[in-house]
Amino acid sequence: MAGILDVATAEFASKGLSGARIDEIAAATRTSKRMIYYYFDSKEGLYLAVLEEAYRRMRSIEAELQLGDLPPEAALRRLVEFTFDHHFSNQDYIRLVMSENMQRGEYLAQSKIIQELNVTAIDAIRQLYDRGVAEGLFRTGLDAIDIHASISALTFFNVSNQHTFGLIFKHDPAAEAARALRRSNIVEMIVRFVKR
Amino acid sequence: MAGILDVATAEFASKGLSGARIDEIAAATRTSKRMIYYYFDSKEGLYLAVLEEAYRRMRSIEAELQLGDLPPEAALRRLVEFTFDHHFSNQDYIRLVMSENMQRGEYLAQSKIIQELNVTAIDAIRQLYDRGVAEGLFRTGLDAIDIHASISALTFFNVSNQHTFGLIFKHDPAAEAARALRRSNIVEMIVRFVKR
DNA sequence: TCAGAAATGAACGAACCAGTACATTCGGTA
DNA sequence: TACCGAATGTACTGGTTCGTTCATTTCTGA
Repeated sequence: MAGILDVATAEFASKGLSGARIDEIAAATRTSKRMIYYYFDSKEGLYLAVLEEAYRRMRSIEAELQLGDLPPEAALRRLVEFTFDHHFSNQDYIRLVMSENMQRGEYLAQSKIIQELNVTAIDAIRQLYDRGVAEGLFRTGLDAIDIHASISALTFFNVSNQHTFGLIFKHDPAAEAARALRRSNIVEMIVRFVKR
Repeated sequence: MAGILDVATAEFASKGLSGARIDEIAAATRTSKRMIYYYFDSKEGLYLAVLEEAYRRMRSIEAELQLGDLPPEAALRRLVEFTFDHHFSNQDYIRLVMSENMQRGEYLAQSKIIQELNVTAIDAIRQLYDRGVAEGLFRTGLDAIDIHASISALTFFNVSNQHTFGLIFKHDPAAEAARALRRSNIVEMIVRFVKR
């Protein structure tokens, strides 16, 4: 059953909800289509399970960051770098989120998980930001949600729009260098926005 | 035939390539499915035509900006504001680009139009940036492509990920205010990144 | 050991959907 | 008018795809 979820994750991430084929998922599993319906009832049910699992995984990884141990600016840099790297190495997750936005979020609306995830991420930023303000390093009046939105936007887009943006980063050294540059520019942009 | 393209644009933007239904497009047109195949050969042909038309429209609107008439910082602000507003009021275009990224850009790869569009946008930024550097306002060593990437990312994401980000901006006054704030923060972020 | 529940396999059905066959009409041109 | 290609309508087809049916096996706990 975990096997089904893994295969389905890859399939839905690759082709979206309407593009995915239950028969193909079944064929790639050690079990049969019958089992998919036995456990998940419907294509939508499977899609929702995949989505929730992806979010759950994301949250648990994100929780590993120990930002409280670092001074504010270093913590902010670490958060952005982590997010950039994480999005890059979890493109299935990115594509699932893209797909869900194409569905106008109707499936995620059925579960409470996203809100929780966003709240967690935003709380981490808020604490870090408040510390920075208290130390006189960061300017006042900023909103943690807004900072989170900017970090997400810059790092997410880098993966999500790679094809239409001509940024197809293969794994050759040149592309690797370009990505490293983009990464440090994004960090710089966020830090400059927050510092006074 | 222009009618077919309009209807198809809405349908593909709404449901993506695999989610769209030729029969539904035909039903919403004054003509018939037979005509769609007569003019566009296949579902993919129609999708490609829709995509190219959307990009063409985008480029022609973008060309209207007369950034050369403004001092560098004002020009940069205007460019970002324009992009933000344009993306917000052309959500079909955003969704088509999202859809195309889900297809890994395989259809846009067949036409030269995107590259041209990106080149145009990047040239505008380069000119503006060079002027700013010459005047001692902007710091040196930045890449126009990178600035373009940041502007696109921040403005695109705001629309593309509205559903999973909980930023569903209905047209009530509160959401309107939040959007205005987000807009000015994005402008601020770009400007701070570029200025010395 | 045995009853009932959980899990599974193979094949099928019914709807759906891209694309087509065939027949017909329209519009311009010689 | 006679002709020809462009344009159009209707009905169909062949393949696909979600979901189900029915029969069977495997597990679990008393």
